[in-house]
Amino acid sequence: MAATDPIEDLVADVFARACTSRGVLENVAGKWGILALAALSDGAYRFNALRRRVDGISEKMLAQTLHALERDGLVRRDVQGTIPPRVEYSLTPIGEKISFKLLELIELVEGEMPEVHAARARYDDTRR
Amino acid sequence: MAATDPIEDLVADVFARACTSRGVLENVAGKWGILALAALSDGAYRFNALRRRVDGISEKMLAQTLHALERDGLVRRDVQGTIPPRVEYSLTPIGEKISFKLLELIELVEGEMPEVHAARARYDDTRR
DNA sequence: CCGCATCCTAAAGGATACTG
DNA sequence: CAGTATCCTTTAGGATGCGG
Repeated sequence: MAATDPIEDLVADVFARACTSRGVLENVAGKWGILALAALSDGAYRFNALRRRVDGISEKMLAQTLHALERDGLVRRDVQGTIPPRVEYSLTPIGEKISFKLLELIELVEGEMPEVHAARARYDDTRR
Repeated sequence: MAATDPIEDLVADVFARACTSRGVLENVAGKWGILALAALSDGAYRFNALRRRVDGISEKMLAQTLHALERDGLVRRDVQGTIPPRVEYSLTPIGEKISFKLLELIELVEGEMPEVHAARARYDDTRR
């Protein structure tokens, strides 16, 4: 391992089992984290509005996802002590940076979907 | 939903439950997919070499991950019919594009790790 | 060396019901 | 409205053993 490439140096430790950034990546890029952060990129959401936006997520998973992201400092939780309660979720500056990168990833993947579908058809074809 | 923002248009459907790109995103950005693609960014790997590189992954999960990525057209599988068998995995052009974006994400997250750790300490502190 | 197949355990995730 | 708690089902994932 020469490690003269600057990008290599930064990325190297993520391959180590015990690397703590793996856990953050799972929160951020996992099934629900990526969608929650992407949704919050267009502004603050209340709990149930966010739940409607991220179609298919259960109440439990949304709460769990938001807690993890709040703990990591990517999402801010603002509670107005009114009745009925009003809780707003929004991105922190770090959350915004990561969310923006995730949007780029989503955009990239969506742009390649025709090729992906073609590849899948080819793959499924050759072994049927 | 006005949908006049160009980035919004591209991203919108990922929030729909039935969107097929969600599945691709899970393969790509999931716990193991992100590491496999990132590892392959520095060239072709044989199965067991890749397994050593992605520390902690089991044989089963690596095989499963590589199959999914191969089916999606992101990873190419080259078999040399020698004995013992020699199988090399490498990125397709689309795989390279996505891998590069993932490396940027990893780099970004790793750069924010000090802040993330601080946020976690604060969070855990206030509720103990 | 590559990599299925099987079995089994642990964790993710959904549905429902209930509280401030 | 914004959750928490519980139960239950499904899936992820590790270990092991065999075959090409």
